[in-house]
Amino acid sequence: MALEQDIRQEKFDNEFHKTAINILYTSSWLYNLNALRLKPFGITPEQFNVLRILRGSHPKPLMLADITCRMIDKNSNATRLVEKLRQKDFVQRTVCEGNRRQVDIKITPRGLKLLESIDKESSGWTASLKNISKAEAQELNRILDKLRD
Amino acid sequence: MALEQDIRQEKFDNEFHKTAINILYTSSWLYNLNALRLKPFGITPEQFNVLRILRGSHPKPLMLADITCRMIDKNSNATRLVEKLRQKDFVQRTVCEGNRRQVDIKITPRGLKLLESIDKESSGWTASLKNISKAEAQELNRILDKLRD
DNA sequence: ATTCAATAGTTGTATAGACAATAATAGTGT
DNA sequence: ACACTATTATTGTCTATACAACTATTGAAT
Repeated sequence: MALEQDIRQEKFDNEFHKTAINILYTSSWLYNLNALRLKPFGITPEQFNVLRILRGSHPKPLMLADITCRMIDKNSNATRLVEKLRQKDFVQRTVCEGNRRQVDIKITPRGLKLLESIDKESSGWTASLKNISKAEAQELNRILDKLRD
Repeated sequence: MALEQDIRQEKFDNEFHKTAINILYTSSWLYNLNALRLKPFGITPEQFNVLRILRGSHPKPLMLADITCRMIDKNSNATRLVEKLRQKDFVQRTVCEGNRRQVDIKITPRGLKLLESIDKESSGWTASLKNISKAEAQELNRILDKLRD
């Protein structure tokens, strides 16, 4: 019912069509929640994602291609996202000595501190999803993975 | 398994965190498939969505606010999407006589013909989702709706 | 050594999302 | 009639996605 009301559409071509719309709509809903909670910290969901990726490999740096392949949206432009983060001093860029084509990117102490305070002061998405049970979350994950197979 | 490999991330904070990422990632995957199939027709998924909304109410026109509230992404800018469609002669804009603040938007015969040929010549998203059963699609829809409650 | 292909990243341009400011029109109350 | 408010749409600016063209560097083959 929710979806039909949210986009004022009573009928779909079939159950699969509805599923497609439902995923896109729910994704947009989730994204907006996330953007809202991150806004006080002066960071976008995409930038946050890059920072988390860099924290994941810290203290080892990553090159741009590494970041890209870990990103949720592969078509995004890591160069420009990283540049935004560098301007705010959340990451550091160094041309790699061993291979001067590649750029080593590391999260800075300031970047780590930012993530820490976001973890502490914000309940995160998890809170937004607690409306479903853990079993339902697992089922959702299973079906979504199967979908893309 | 799929998700962990696709974004090279072995661990998530918890099942709900994984669910959030999974929805965003699957949405991006779906969006790209849809963009790809629409590209030969010279139209984007967002423009396609607006056209379908207009066909839904045809021959009755809609005003911009009507389109916005039916759109998957409410933050999008209907004015500019409609203008793109008008330039291609897929929709028609007329200032409403009864209330000169609002603009009546109608799909043109050319717009209807475009949708028809897309329906005919393209298998649509439905095909991309047929990897799951109808029961699974229903379950997915149920959980997603509950999620956003 | 020179050429050629592969790798890594940057840049340009079009489209769209986020959000605030503004303009135009209509309706309401006095 | 006048001021005030609400409605409807447009515009500006920043961020991000989509995709192709381009630069620089490295590695491989002859």
